[in-house]
Amino acid sequence: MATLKDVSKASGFSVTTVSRALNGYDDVNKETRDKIMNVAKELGYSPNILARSLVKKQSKTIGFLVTDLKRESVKDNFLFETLCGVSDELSTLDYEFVLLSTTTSKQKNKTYGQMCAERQLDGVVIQGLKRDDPYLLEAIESTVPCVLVDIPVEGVNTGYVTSNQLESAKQAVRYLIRLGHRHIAFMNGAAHAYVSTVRYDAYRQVLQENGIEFRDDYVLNGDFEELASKSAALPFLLNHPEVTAFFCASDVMALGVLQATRELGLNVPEDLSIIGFDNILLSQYVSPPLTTVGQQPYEMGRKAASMVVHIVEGQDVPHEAFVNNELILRESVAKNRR
Amino acid sequence: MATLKDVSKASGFSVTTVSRALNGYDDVNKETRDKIMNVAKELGYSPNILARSLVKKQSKTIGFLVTDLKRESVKDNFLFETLCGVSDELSTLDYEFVLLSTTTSKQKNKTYGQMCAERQLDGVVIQGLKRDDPYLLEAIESTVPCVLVDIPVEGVNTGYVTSNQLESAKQAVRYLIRLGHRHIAFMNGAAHAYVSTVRYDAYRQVLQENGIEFRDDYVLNGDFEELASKSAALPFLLNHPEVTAFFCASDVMALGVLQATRELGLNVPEDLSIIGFDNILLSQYVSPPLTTVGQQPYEMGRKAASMVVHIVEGQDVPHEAFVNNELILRESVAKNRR
DNA sequence: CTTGATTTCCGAAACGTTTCGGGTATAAAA
DNA sequence: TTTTATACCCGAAACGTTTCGGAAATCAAG
Repeated sequence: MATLKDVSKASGFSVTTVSRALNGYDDVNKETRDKIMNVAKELGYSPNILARSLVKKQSKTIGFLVTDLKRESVKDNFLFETLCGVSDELSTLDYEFVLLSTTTSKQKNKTYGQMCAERQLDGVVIQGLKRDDPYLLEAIESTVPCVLVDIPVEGVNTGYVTSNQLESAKQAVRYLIRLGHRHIAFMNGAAHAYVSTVRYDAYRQVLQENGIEFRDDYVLNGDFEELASKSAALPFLLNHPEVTAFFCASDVMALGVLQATRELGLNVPEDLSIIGFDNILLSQYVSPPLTTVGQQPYEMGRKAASMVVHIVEGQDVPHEAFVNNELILRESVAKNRR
Repeated sequence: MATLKDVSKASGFSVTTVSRALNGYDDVNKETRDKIMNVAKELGYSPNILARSLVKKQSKTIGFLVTDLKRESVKDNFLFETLCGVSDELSTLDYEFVLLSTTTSKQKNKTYGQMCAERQLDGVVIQGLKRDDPYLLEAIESTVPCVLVDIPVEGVNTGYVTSNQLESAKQAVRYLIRLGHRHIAFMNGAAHAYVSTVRYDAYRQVLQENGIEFRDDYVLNGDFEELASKSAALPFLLNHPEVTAFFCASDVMALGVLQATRELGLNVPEDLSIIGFDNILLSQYVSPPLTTVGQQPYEMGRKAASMVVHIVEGQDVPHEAFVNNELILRESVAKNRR
């Protein structure tokens, strides 16, 4: 591959001048610039990004950090969508994009700081770390800018993009109540996930504001998994024929509840209304199509990417961004007839 | 961040020795190696990959090249799954992974070769390029190793991984015939896609081997899109009440056909049997669940990644790999009752 | 005591850039 | 004419590694 030196020799100008010409500095004659440009094109020169990054001490690449990107992640189009958003935005901003997938075992070998330092990452966007993940703490302390999606922690070098989680969750529960449901169960996800706690809060608050007694035994744990959710819902539905609606902290868990109803011979939405969260691809194809509150991961990815490069480039931008969720009405919810 | 020089100063040994110690060369005393190791750990040293790559002229990173990774790709879990496979395998092989998403407009600015040279990519795995994509030709000519998924082109530096496309497609059509279907339509994808041509071939061959006349007007074009497929199927089904089965070159197109049947008030599989291709996530959740031939993109990704690093490292490995497709029987196909 | 081998270390060059601090003309101003 | 400004160019150092070639010290053998 042609290097600067090659272009220098072939054009008769010094390496310095060639570099400056190619980079658009204005202290080089129009004529010689053209000459150099031509030679460069002829030789098929393209700059070695590694060398450049080395001296400039910035790589123009952003890392996208996810945990446990493996076979199972495949169901998770949320992850994929934000990835697409990040990639898209970054490519328009002319930044590179490397995918960093960590596992707990890997974290022992390499700290977050090392990971960034090794590749000279300019910034990173982080998605799906647990709240107590050591990498998360490191990331927040670190001097390399990062923005978190769905984890609201702000700092000098840290921003986040999230959605109106609480409001949209409340909206969902209110919707159920407006349709006459009084006995509403809640399928919670992993307790240490941020989104879990706010959806839980939304559930409790709306119950309270409507004068409905909160019952501890109405909240189950589905661990964000279809199977776990189903297993939890099965005995619950048997023991609690009075509940007419289920608010689930994620669509996959809603799917689990749906399966449970099938096994019990219950009809959705006649016997049980179900609301999910996420608007995953499946939710509109399942039968009945799932009423759910939809996130916009692609948008979040884009905003996160955009924010992180703005921070990197020292621009004074807000370190938080929101994208709106919205309740998507489909067919898994009906009026309470009892 | 601590550099080699820092460790050198702190430990009292030369940069050379420190480098050799840390890299496990055997011409350094056990004692001094330990000392150096300790100092390095204390200082939190980690090597600058950029600098290393620069001098070693290899970056230990593999590119994953896809076209048009954007909002719409989101439905495409095939892409995502191979991505997961690639990422997974690469991380166990201790290689980096950068995502390269190209668009036709971008290709004008930068050739494939430049793209590789800039980042000093050691190799690339390519997915989803059209057969006539200029990048594809460049890639094959290029000296940087690449392996293609689902595009069988072999070369010195080029390998591919594909599945038993033809056989599995044939199997699907044979299955329909065995169930008594004689009027079988074929929903084709984009004509220039490799997979399209082989599925088309499979269709024709099996028809012939069973003495069924091939009819030109029985093959439609759905362009691998749900909507296009639906629009094509709608008038076709009206005009051809005699066809009892549809073989679709992809699941998304099968979904399109399915929608068309709904609109026409036809029942699947009683009035029309449908077979798809890909086993996308949706196919098992749709109603009725789709009979389809399943690919294993995750496996393909892994094998592709593995092959490319083997080629990069000069090992003498086969430049082709297969992963098996299999016909997945679900509920969108029934015996022909007419 | 010499010679030769072995062990352990290091200086310096190289990778391909960018950039700092000039330098040399030529033109404009005094 | 001399000074000052301007336009254009370049040498050399730096970024953080690896590696080539050799040097010094130690040890075994002759």
